[in-house]
Amino acid sequence: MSRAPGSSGEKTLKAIYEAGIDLIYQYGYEAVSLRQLAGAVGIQAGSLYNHIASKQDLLFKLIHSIVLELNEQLDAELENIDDPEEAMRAFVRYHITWYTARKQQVFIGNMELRSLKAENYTKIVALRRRYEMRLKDILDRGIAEKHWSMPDSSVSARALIAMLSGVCVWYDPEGGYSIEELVSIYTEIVFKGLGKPA
Amino acid sequence: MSRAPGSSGEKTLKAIYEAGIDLIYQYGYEAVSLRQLAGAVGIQAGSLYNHIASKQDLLFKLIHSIVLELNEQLDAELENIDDPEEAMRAFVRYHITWYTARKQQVFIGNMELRSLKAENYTKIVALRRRYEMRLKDILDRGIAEKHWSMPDSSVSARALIAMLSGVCVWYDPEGGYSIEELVSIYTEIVFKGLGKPA
Amino acid sequence: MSRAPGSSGEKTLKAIYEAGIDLIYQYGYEAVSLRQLAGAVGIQAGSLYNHIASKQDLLFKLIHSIVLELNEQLDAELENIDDPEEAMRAFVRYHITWYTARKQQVFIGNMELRSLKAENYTKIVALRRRYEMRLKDILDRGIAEKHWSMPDSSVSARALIAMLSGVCVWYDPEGGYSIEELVSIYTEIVFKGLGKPA
Amino acid sequence: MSRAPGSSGEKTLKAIYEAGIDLIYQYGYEAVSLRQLAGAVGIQAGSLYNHIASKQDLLFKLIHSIVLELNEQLDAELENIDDPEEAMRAFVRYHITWYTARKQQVFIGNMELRSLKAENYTKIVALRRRYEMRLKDILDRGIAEKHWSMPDSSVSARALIAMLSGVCVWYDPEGGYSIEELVSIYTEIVFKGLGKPA
DNA sequence: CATGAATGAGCCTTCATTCAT
DNA sequence: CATGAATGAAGGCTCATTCAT
Repeated sequence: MSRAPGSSGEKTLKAIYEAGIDLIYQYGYEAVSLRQLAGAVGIQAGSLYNHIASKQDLLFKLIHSIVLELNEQLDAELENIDDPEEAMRAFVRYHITWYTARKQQVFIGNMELRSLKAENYTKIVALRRRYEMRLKDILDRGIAEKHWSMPDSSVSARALIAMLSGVCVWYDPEGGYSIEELVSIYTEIVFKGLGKPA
Repeated sequence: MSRAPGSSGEKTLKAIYEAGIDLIYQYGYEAVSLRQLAGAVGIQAGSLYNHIASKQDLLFKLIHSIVLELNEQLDAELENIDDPEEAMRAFVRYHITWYTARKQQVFIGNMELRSLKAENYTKIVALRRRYEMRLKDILDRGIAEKHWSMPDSSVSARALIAMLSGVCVWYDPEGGYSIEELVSIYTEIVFKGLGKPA
Repeated sequence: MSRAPGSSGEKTLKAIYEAGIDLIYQYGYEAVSLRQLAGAVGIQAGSLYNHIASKQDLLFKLIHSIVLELNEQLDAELENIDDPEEAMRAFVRYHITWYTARKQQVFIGNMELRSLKAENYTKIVALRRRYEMRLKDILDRGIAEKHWSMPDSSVSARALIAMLSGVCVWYDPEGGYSIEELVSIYTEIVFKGLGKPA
Repeated sequence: MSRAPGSSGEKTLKAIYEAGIDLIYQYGYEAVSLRQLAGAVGIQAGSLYNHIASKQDLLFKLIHSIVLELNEQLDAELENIDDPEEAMRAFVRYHITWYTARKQQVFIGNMELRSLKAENYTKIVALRRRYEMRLKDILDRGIAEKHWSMPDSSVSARALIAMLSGVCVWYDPEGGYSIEELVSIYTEIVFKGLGKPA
C-alpha cells in the first residue's frame, strides 16, 4: 500500500520550518548550516532538498509565511471595527500580543531581511508596507473623526510600530509583566501621544 | 612583500574599523569575509592579522567602542544638568541625534550582538544596561520631583529607548524631516506620555 | 557533483589510509597536506571529511591500527608457545619480519608520535608498553627457567627491541640479506647476549 | 663607540640555535614556526633573518654542527687507541654518553633528516656514513686481531649503532640507571655478541 | 640590528548542493 | 524519500619571507 498522500513529507517539511525558525533565531541565517538544520530534524543534509529548493528558498518561505500571517490575522482582527479608537486599541493589543507570542518569528522577519536576495526582499518589503498602511489608515481616520493630534500620520505610524515592536526585544514571560499589563501600559502611552488620554 | 611606503599601523587599523562597519552594516558579520574586508582596506586578508586577533575580535572591538562612546558622550551631555525635565530633553535629543548620525553603528550594535561569543556578549550587555540606567534615573527623578506619571520606570525606560531607537530604522536624511523636527516630534510624544505636555 | 559511479565508502577509506601511510612516511605528517592526500586518493580535499574527522584523527587512526595489529599478531604468534627459548625465537622472527615488511608503518608509528595530541598520544603509548611487556615476560621466564643472564629484564627488553628495530631502518630487500638471514643473525646475537649461544 | 665585533649578534645567533633545538626536538621542524622561535629568543620573526638565511638553512646548520661534532669528538676519543677491544669499549662509552647527553640533538639529527632538502640531505648522510665507518674499522680489526665472530662487519656496525642508539630513546636521568651502569650493561651485551664475554 | 607591517601562498576545514543508490 | 559520498568554492587563519623605517 502506498503512503497516504502528503502525510510523511508534510510532517518533515513542518519539522524543517520549525527547526529552521529555532536555529535562525538563535544563530542567524548565515551562521546556521544545512547540516545543523538537518541534524535538528533528524535527517541528512542532502535529504533537505526533497523538501526545499535551497537555503535561500527556505528563508524566503519562512519570512513570507510570517509576514503573510501577520497581515491576515490583523485583517481578521480589524474586520468589523469601524471606530478608529477601538481599531487603535485592537491594533496595539494585536501587535503586542503577536510580537511577544512570536518573538522568534518577529526577530527573523526583521533581522534576516538583508539575507534575502533582491527579488525575495522586494516581495517581503511590500507585505510589510501593507501592514504599516493599516495603522496609517487608523491614524488618518482618528485624526479626521476624533481630532487626534499627530504631526504626520506616516511618520507616526512607523514610530508607533517601532515603539510597540520594541517590547518583544526585552519581553520576558517570567519577567513580572503580563501581556495584558503591557497592552495597558502601551495603550496608555499611545493615547497620551494622540492627545487623548485613555 | 614589504610594507607599502607611507602605510602605518594606526592608519590601517582605522581603515579596517571603517570598512568593517560599512561592510558589516551592509551584509552582516557572518556574511562578510575577511578577504572582502581586506580588499576594501586595500591589503591582503592575512595582513589583517597584524591589527586584529580574529574576526570575532574585530566585531567585539567594533561594538565595544560604539557602546562605550555612546555612554561617554551621554555622560558628558548630562553632566551639569540637574533638572529632570531638562535632562529628559537632553536625553531625547542626544539619543535621536546619535542614533540617526550613527545609523550603521547603531544597527551593528543591536543586530550583531548574537554573533558575539558568550564572553564578549556579557561585556557589551553590561554597557548597554548602564545606558538604560541613565534614562531610568531621569525618569525616577522626574517622577519624584515633577510628578511625572509612569507605570514603571524600568519598563518605561526600555519602552522609550525602543521608541526613540526606532527612528534610526527608517530615518532618511533626504526624507523630509530634519533631525530638529524629529527631536521636536519625539520630545512632544515623550512628554505627553509623561503627562506633561511639552 | 554527486558520487562517482562505483565509488564506495569503504573503498575510499582504505585508499585514504594507504595513501596516508605512503605520504606520511615519505614527507612526514606535518609536511603532508590534505590536498596532497586527497589528490593521491583521487578526490577533493573536502571529501576526505566524509571519512575522517580531522587530519589529527587520521594520524591517530593510522597509528592506532598499526600498533593494535602489531600486538594482536604477536599474541597469535606466541599463543601456544610455553618454552621461553622458543618464545624468544618466535619474538625475534616476528619482530624482524613485521618491522621489515611494514617499514613504512613502523616508521610512522615511531616518528609521528609527537604529532599526536596529548590525549591520543597516551592511548598509543599504552599499547606500545603492552608490546614491551610481552618481551619482558619472555625474558623473565627465561631467566627463571633457563638461567639466562640478564642485567635487568626491563632495560634488556627495551634494548633488545631497540636493537631489533634498528634493522628496519637500514634493511633493503635488494641489499644482499634475506629476512631469514637477518633473523638468523639477530637470533644468534640475542642468544649470545643471553649467555646461551644459539 | 661601536659595538665590540661579533658580541651581540653572536649571542643572538647562539640563542637562536638553542631555542631551535629545543623547539624542533619538542614539536618537529615542520611544526615549529619562525614566530614561535623568534618568541623564544625574544625578538620579532623578521629579525631572525639578520642571523639565518632561511628556516631550511637553520635546520641544516643545526644538524650539520651536530653530526660534525659527533665525528670530531669520536676522532679525539679514539686517537691514541690501537687495541680493537679498548677501541670498542671507548666507542660504546662514547656513543652512549654522547647520545644520552645530547638526547635532543640526536633526535633531531635522526628524525629531521627528511625535512632537509636534497642537497643538504646528501651532505649530512655523508657525515653519518663516516661515523659508521669508524665502528666498522674497529670491528674488522677485532675480527682480524682478536678473532671476534661477526656475521658481517657492515651489518653488525649498523646493528650495534642501532642498538646503542636505542638507549637514548628511553633513557631517563632520574630513571634508576646511571650512565656508567648503562655503559657497563651495553658493553657486556656487545662483547657477548662478539663472542668475547667482557 | 630590530621592528612592524606587508605579501602571497597555502593550510585545514566547512559549506551548499548534487545525485547514484 | 532518505542516504552517503562527492564536488568546488570559499572561509578564517598561519606561514616564511621581505623591507622601509
